[in-house]
Amino acid sequence: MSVAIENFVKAIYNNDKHDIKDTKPGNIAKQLGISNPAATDMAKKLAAKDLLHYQKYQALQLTEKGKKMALNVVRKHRLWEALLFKMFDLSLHDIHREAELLEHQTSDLLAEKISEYLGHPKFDPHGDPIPNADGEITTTDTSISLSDAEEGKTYTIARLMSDDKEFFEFCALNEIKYRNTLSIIKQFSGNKMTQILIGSNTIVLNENFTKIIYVDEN
Amino acid sequence: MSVAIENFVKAIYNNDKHDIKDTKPGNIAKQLGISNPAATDMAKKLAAKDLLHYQKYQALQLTEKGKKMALNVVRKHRLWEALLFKMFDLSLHDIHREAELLEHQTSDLLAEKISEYLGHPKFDPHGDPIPNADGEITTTDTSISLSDAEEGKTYTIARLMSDDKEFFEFCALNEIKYRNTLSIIKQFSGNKMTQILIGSNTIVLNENFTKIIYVDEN
DNA sequence: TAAAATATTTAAGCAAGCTTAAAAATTAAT
DNA sequence: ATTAATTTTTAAGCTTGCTTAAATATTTTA
Repeated sequence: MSVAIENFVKAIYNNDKHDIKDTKPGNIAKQLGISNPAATDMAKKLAAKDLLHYQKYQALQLTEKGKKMALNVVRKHRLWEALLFKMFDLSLHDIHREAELLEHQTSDLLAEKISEYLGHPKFDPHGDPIPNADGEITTTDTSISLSDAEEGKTYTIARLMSDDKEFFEFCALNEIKYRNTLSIIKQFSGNKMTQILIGSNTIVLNENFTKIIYVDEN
Repeated sequence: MSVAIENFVKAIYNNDKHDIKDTKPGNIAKQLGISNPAATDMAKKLAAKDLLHYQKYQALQLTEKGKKMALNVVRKHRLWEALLFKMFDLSLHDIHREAELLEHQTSDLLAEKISEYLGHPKFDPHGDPIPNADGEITTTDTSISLSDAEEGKTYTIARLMSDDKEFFEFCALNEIKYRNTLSIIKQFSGNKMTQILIGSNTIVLNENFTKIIYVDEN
């Protein structure tokens, strides 16, 4: 299957995972940086290949086959992230960008070798779960978004759900890193802002960031 | 630049290196598994991009720019081979196949990181030289083909110039491996066949194989 | 609930990278 | 040195994955 197809099913899959319920062509198009008609066209093609269900004006839904393909690509992406992170001194954003390309050119055999080499890791450096070779995610995610965390409690960073360069630069400068610990000092005005203590620093984060940082209570 | 373009310039470059002087479109087409007209078309396009010189019915010649592009791709290919060979238990043929895909999706930055990690190796697992980041090959190749080796002398395997699966399977079964040592027992009838001693085994090779195994005198 | 705004779909078209069939040039062979 | 065989090129056409413009449906909002 082509890179375009793999990216299309992956985009639908990721949409689901981000609690974004809108998987209509237009939204997928926006994520992929293509036009709406291109997305509609592709949706029809993929429906014919039994990768998704398409009905005019309705949200797109992956079939089992489509979901499996998405998970296979996601697996390769996250394995590459884990490998590159371990081996090289590269920013999380750089690693993401490289993985975005390599994921489509990786045989199942090589993916398995990478997984083996890393000791079959369950999470990538963003805290995202790595599907196994059968496309199953065997871990359960109990993490909550920072915006829902409670004042006074201490948490461990579980996931950094982003691929934005500036976000990761900010993280790198502020010890915001998968598996680091932080405490909630204060939640401001309907949780639109959150004051945290991380390392020896106090930071006030706004919703843009608290919505994509996921944590587990200690 | 596209994968098709990178593969095209690489094919011309490799042709030269194999002492195959015929770089007319038809021969490149054969290597790439595309039709003659497709190769002619591409040659014209690349001439317009100043990657090669094209004159009707003449051999194709890379420009400096084209050569640089080819060497950049070759560098990435060979770095991937070196990395995969070091890290994973995969056959030389498998490694070649993976590198063939990954080479086109690798940033210069990542290539440099791989090179650094490996200690800036000068050769890949086939004994092929790895160009540096500027596209220069700083090693000199003194190796000769096994078919030109002399009876009674001892040699070290310097290059295995092939990407054929069966050849590498044969190599794996017979200790024919980059940097291993062998002696020439006998050259038969105009060097069409060569009898060697490698490890504790005596093997008679025919021209198909002796032409692609390169050795340095000990 | 009807008009306005927005999103989706249809339609037409383009570039890249291929194909096959036929014409033209080169190369090989007698 | 001609003829025959082979290659290269031209020409026409196909698929994939995109585009923009216009038509149609849906959603929002007043």
